[in-house]
Formats: sequence, structure tokens, C-alpha cells
Amino acid sequence: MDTTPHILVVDDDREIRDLLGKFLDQHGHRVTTAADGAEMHKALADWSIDLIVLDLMLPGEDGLSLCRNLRAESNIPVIMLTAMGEDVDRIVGLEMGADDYIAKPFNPRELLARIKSVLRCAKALPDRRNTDTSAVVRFSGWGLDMNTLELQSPDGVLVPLSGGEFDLLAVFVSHPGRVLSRDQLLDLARGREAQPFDRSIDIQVSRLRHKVEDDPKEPVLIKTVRNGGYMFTPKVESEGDNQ
Amino acid sequence: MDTTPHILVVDDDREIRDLLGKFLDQHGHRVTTAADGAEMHKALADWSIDLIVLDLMLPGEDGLSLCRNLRAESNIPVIMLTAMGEDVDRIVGLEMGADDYIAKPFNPRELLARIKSVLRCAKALPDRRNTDTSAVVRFSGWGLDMNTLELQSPDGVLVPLSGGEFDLLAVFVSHPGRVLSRDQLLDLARGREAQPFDRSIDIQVSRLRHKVEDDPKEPVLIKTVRNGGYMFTPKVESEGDNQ
DNA sequence: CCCGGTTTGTTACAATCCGTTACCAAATTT
DNA sequence: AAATTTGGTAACGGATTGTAACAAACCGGG
Repeated sequence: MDTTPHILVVDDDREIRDLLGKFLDQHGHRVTTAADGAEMHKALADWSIDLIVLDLMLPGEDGLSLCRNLRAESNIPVIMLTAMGEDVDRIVGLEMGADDYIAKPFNPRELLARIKSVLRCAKALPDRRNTDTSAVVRFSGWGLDMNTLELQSPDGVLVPLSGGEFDLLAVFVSHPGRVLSRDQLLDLARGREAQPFDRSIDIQVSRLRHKVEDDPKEPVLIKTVRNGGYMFTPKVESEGDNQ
Repeated sequence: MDTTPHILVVDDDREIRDLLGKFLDQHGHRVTTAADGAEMHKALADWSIDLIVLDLMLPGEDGLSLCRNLRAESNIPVIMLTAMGEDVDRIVGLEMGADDYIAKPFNPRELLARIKSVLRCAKALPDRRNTDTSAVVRFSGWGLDMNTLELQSPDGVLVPLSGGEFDLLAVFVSHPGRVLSRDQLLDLARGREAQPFDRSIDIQVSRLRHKVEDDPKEPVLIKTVRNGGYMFTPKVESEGDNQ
């Protein structure tokens, strides 16, 4: 089962984005690119990113402050790109929490080596991406407890979920009202990439529907979007601790 | 049964971390690395560390103050690394409670020798890691007394636990809401490393469930995370001494 | 030192999970 | 309407986990 790391490249220069994307892709990584902070945040919401390659100089919000914000809410490793090899930049970058630093123009192989190294280190530390904030999430009468991994039906009955089913449902409730492609679902719920004729998400959705839908043949909560993926339709509210 | 010492290397310089990690690994130690104080504490929470190699100069909180804090709450031996062979540093370092001291650039073999020496000395001293006064820990009605090693059920009945079962449960209650890999559990509860097809944690968890879970087939307290390990889900509060 | 009980790890097998394949139905296109 | 594409799910099987049963290690008397 391939579980190649997913790398997000953030750079305003399209040429560098494409080049880096192609290069990293050839070397067995999944790659998503973003041109600025807004696109970066969208990509972070849409995918399960393992590492960010972040240009220091960006239009709009600066790479440094993006990095600081990232650090405030997650521990996704960051490698900073900067135009000149000024040590000042290096120091500031590392202080902002970047895990490594590389100066343009750079040798792609060197970047690859640093990515490998940072990923190896990051794996040693546990993922604390979504620190235990809110506890139980409600949607159309159902309650999903993110701490105890339990699902409660509207009648108050505990419905046993397998680990994979819970993961998938957790992805749905945290992206309500959005069409999620099979690719995204696989990435967000399993952290892996789709293979050519991958139907595993369909199966898992089917199994989940049988546990969650009144009439699995006529799904109300998890709609299928032809040629698009699936969409979780109910309104979701998180109770527990507020904020 | 191997019980090789687990060494934590704390240094902000990735190169040194990697180098030291590889070197110590080749010489039969388990190694975890951390770049700063935050990562250090995370590693201390996640593993059962036998010795810390700590750089004096760190971004954020300084190595010296980290060392002092460490001393306040545990007696894990510390070897200080410092950039220059300044005697001032040496004196201050030892005053802060470091067990030994070595100046960069250093000969790895010398570090190895000092590690061996410090570990040999430390084994003589009793482990004071968790000797805090706090006595009984409560979770979903149960009470676990860390002093008398007794477990009380919600009905107030004393449930006999074997030593190993207590150790494992103690690890769980001190890491609630986190997925712990079999590796981590083995390290934290037994201080040893997993062998290729080691199932001992599984059976110990199974035995613990039979004593602690209402329905061992449908565990509520200790959830299994497929391909991940186990997670202790209930909220834990320690009564006894506060804080 | 030996002997029973206790604890812990190993082996072996059963249960479960989840991805793949296959086939059918529904939707869409031609 | 036929052909094609897309999605649903039954059924199979490899991998992971649960646990019974056995064996080894440990322990505290005699």
C-alpha cells in the first residue's frame, strides 16, 4: 500500500511551482501547489499535507508570517525557500519555526535530500495536528465523539464503527457541504493516493451508509456526486468546548 | 530480551542530530531526536528515555534552563554539549545538574564512552522519575492508586492487578487520548524494544481489558487503532495532590 | 534446593477489517 | 434503444488483531 508523502509547494513563481512539482512527482511524492497564502490554506483544508515547501517572498502575506501562523496551529514540517543565501534569513526562518532552509538557486537533489531528512525526523514525533479541541460533533440528531471515537444514533444507541469508518466519517463531518473527490477522501482519511481502479472509498462509503443512513439505497447524509465524489450534506455543529 | 538504553539527543542543528543519531544507533542504542525544548518534552512524554544529550545553545528556551527544569522533576541523566570549551559553561552546566559535559567539536567515541559511564552510574541510583506525591488517578469511575498499586472499580471493589498490568495501565492513564504504538507501549511499560513478531502487548492489553472493561469484546476505555496501536479514551483526573 | 503458584511471553488459530475483483444497476452518451 | 460510463455492493482473501492454551520465568516458602 503506497503512502507516499504529500508535499505542498508554496511559491508565487509558476515556473518554480511547475518545475518543483514535476521533479518531486518523478521522485515518488504527491505534490500540490499554491501561489499564495490563501491557496495554501485551501490546500491544507483539502488535503492531508505531510510537508510544506514555502517561499519566503510571497505576494500578500509574507512567507515568514505564514510560517509562524502554521506553527501556531499545527506541526506540519516546513522547509523555507529564499532568494538569497543571507544568513539573516536563515536565522529568522528557523526562529519562525521552519524545520530547514534552502537558498535559491538550489540543486533539486539537495531539496529532495532535505525533504527526506525532515520527513524522517518528523515521523519520530507524533502527529498533533489537531490538538484535542472539541469533543462531540452533532449532525441531524447523530453525535460523533472525536475523543472516544464513538457514534451515537438519534435514539441514543451507540453504533459500533470500525476504525476506517470512523476516519471517513470524521473527514465528512469536518468538510460538510463540500464535494470531496475520492482522491481527497482517500488522502484525508487514509493518507494515501488513489491507484488506477481504486474503489476502496466507494466500498467504505457504502459500508458507512449502511450504518448511518435510514435507507442506504436513498442516501440523505452522504450524497454521491456523479463524476465528482461524495458530499456530506447535513449541517454540523460542534458542541463540547466552544471554539 | 534486549533492553538497550534509549537516548534523547536535543540539538537545534539537524546535521548534528542526524549524525549523532546514526552513530549511537550503530552502537546499539535506541535514539530519538528533538530540535528544541518543546520537542524534547514531547519525546519525554512519548518514550521512556534513559539519558539526554543536551545542547547548551538552543533556540527558544535555553539548554541550561531546560536542564534545570529537568532536574526539578526527574533524575534522568544529562550530558551537556557546548559549542566552545569555555570553562565557564562547564561550571555552570554542572551546577545546573548535568551529569557530564563535552565540548564541540567532539570525538563521537568520547561521547559514547561518557554515555556508557553515566548510564552505569545512573543505574545505581533509583529512578525518581515519577515519585511525585500524587496518589490516586480517576477515570470513568475507576480509581488507580499509584502508590499502593491498587485499582478500585466504580463499585468500590478492589480489582487485583499483576505488576505488568499495573505498569501498562499506568502508561495508559498518563497518556490519555493519544494513540500509542505497540513500540511506545513496550518502551514505556517494560523499557524494552519490540521484536519482529512481538505480540506481548496485545495479550497484555487483552488481559487488562478483561479486568477493566464492561464488555471486553466491545472495549470503551482502551480502543484499538488498526495499524496504529491502542488509545486510552476516558478523561483522566488526578486527585491527591493538585497540580 | 525443590515445589507449587503466579506472572509473562509464545504459538496457534479464530475473528475482524478492509481492499480487490466482479458483476449488476443507474445514469449518460451516442 | 444500444452502448458506454459510473457507482453500489456481494464475495473473496490478505493482513491485522483477539485470545485460548501452553511454556518458560519468576518467587516465596519450606
